[in-house]
Amino acid sequence: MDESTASPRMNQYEKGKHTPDVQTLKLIADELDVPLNYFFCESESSAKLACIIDKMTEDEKRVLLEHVSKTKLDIKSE
Amino acid sequence: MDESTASPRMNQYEKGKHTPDVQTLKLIADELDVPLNYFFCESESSAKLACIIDKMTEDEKRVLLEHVSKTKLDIKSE
DNA sequence: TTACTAAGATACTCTTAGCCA
DNA sequence: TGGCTAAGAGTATCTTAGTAA
Repeated sequence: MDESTASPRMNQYEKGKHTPDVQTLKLIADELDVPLNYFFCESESSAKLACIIDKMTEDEKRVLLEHVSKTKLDIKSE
Repeated sequence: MDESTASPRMNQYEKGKHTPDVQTLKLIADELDVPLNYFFCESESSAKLACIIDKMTEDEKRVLLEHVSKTKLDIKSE
């Protein structure tokens, strides 16, 4: 992002005057070291999970996916 | 979304001519029964996890968060 | 009918300039 | 200085009208 315009733009986003497009959000996400989907999580816990998942390897994510799928089934069968 | 304009708009999104804003994406997400952040996940496994997490209760998410936090620590300590 | 596209109308953001604390 | 805002310039999407399959 061009530094000469970053300040007004960030202010406009924060104050709700304008909304950044996805490309801009990606720059901000990278800067904050969070995944892009972090901004679209609807709960604090989902957002935290998104951050952790983002840092996982594909293998770790696959294992977790199996784990939560089983958990879901267990809950349903109870 | 207004039905009279939905068809051209969806086509323009699919063909990459235009990109929908977040408000529109939310409507599409609700229609597809996926969370909004689904569209911004950078891997298939993250996207699947996002869907499952979205359907969890706050308690379930909290438990999962503790679980993955521990897992992370275990991996680091190994 | 359904899928798709062009192009003008419309509405948005970005940049500049500048104010306020 | 740093935070913030107004307003025009610039650029995007939305709607209409219409073509193709």
